[in-house]
Amino acid sequence: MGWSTQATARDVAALANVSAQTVSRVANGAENVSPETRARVLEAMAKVGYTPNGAARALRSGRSDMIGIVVHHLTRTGEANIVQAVATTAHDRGYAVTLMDASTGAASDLNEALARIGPGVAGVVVLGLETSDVDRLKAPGRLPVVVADSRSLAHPAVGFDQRGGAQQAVGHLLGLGHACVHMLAGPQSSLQSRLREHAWREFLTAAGRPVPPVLRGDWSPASGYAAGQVLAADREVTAIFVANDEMAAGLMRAFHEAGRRIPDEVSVVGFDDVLAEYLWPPLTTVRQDFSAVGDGLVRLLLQRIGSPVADPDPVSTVVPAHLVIRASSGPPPGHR
Amino acid sequence: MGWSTQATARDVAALANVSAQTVSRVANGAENVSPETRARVLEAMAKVGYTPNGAARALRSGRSDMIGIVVHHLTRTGEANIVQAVATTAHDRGYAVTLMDASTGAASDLNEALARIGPGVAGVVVLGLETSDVDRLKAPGRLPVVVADSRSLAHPAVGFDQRGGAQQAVGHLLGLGHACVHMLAGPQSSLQSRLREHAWREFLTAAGRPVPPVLRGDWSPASGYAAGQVLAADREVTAIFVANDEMAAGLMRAFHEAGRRIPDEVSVVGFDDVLAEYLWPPLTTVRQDFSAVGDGLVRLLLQRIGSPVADPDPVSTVVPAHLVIRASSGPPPGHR
DNA sequence: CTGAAAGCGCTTACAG
DNA sequence: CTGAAAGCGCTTACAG
Repeated sequence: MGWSTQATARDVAALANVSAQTVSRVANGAENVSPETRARVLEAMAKVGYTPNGAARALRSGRSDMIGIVVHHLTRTGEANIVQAVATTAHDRGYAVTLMDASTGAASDLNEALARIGPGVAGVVVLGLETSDVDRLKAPGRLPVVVADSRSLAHPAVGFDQRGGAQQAVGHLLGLGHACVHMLAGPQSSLQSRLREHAWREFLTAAGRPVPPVLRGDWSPASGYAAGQVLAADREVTAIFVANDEMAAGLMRAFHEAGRRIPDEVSVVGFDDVLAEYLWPPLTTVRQDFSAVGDGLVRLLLQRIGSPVADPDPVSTVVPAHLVIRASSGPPPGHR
Repeated sequence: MGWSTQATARDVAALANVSAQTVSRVANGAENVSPETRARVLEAMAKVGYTPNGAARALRSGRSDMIGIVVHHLTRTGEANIVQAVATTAHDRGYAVTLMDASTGAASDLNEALARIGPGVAGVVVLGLETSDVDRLKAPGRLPVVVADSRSLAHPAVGFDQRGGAQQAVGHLLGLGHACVHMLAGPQSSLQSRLREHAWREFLTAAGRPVPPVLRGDWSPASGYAAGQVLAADREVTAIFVANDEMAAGLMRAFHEAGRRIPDEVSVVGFDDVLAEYLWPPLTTVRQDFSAVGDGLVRLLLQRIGSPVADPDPVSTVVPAHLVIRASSGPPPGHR
């Protein structure tokens, strides 16, 4: 019964009067076992509480039922959501999940994490690749790797439709009657931020509107607060698209302190929907379906594990984003 | 060089002109190897990029360099923080971390997760045990288990000083001059909530203050909003201690909508410090040091793994909480 | 300080 | 449909 005396395939074999590899066949769901034998083996397994020894299986077969996941900022709600979804989907398909954290999002740290986690796993999901050096990501040998929310030439990816999300945000604000939409972007090193900014610029230009100079933060509420102080002083500003919810929180705080009312005087739209419903006023924002990304990552990875030959044309998937309208956006002052 | 042709101890042995188990000794840091031999082996290891095969090692030695972590709500910031800290501390000590999620926080689901993760890991950290049935938690065999933030007779735990945190919150509000402090607690099934509530009641009683009827939510902002509508209608209320930040966010929203000003008319103090700095006004709250808990859990677990004999007197550790004062609390109206 | 032998529990060919 | 033999890459006694 004790932990130290786990039942082995031989024990089951002896009890069921078969050989060890018939036990193995049953454990692995092989076809070529007679129904009676199978039943007898299953019964014996249940009786002794048999669980195949994963180490032995991995050693002999060279296969692993473990996938690795490299994270950087598990603390960020988005990343935590993806990890949760990855774990759930992986477990449903019989895979265990090993977590490895990289100290920073830089390619060198992610590569170190990959090297540490690589041996023993069947493949790896990489999250938190914020920097633009996606293509400096190098997996040891032919270890299958998929990355979250980044474009990569070397590895398939599952990401959000940044462009569509930004278009919806800007379109919503223009539709409310705002003549112009300002933007608070994230750091230039972030691909996500650049994609959102590009879509914003593109959309305004296509609509024949002026494109005001962009402000930049570092994703933190403090940087949003600083930008908010600048924007609150400018009476021309009536609508702001902020590249994430955290900066939007800081920005709105600056507006509250300056006595400028949201949405009566200024409309604000965020991105992510991780904080938005808690803020005051509740923030209109672009929601990302994190669990769809986690799920897609596992599917993609397992497909790659199935055929470990390098795919000449890596599959990439895009998960749609959609706008959630709350109370922080409305028509401009004096409109209608 | 490829993944499929990982170098083995034999390759290293051949290159360094030693036997395989000398390689093993060097890989495991054994003392009884001459400096010259060690240097030669290390060089050979580096040359071929040797990484010991974990499966083989685990199979032969019966030991595992993997610890499991059972989570329930990775999405909650607190849990994500603890997981991150567990992973970091574990990796620093040479352990890999395997993640298993339980669908709910109920003991039965956690036990199922334990059974799945048990084989192959050296020990398990259990998080998210919110329900009161801690002692229905059953690990297979003699698998070492430690639990986060719960009292348990069966397993050692690392938790927060709920009592001290609640005392600081209530003491802060009384110290500002409030005659009474209302409370919005979490669900009764939560041990954490009960501890916070008990400390609040105890503190008010000791201070000779009236103890108003407690309100209860389910940790969600929606439940905080509902409670906030009730409390905002009561002009007697000048100070509220809320059992977590999310409910405090909802509660403050209800006060904003009712036109009651924070902190001028009503002071609010939360618990957790996961959301507080983003809220408006920035929330005074009790901060929990999640990474200290994660770190403590790993230390405790490794200690247990070292001596797997059941400890008759399980160690329990308490991590102090401290109040972070922000803008949501101040003196009562008409006080100074 | 170093090595030859055995075996952890499985699965993979190979026979029948 | 079933089984006897061999071996995955290590580490654990045991010798020297």
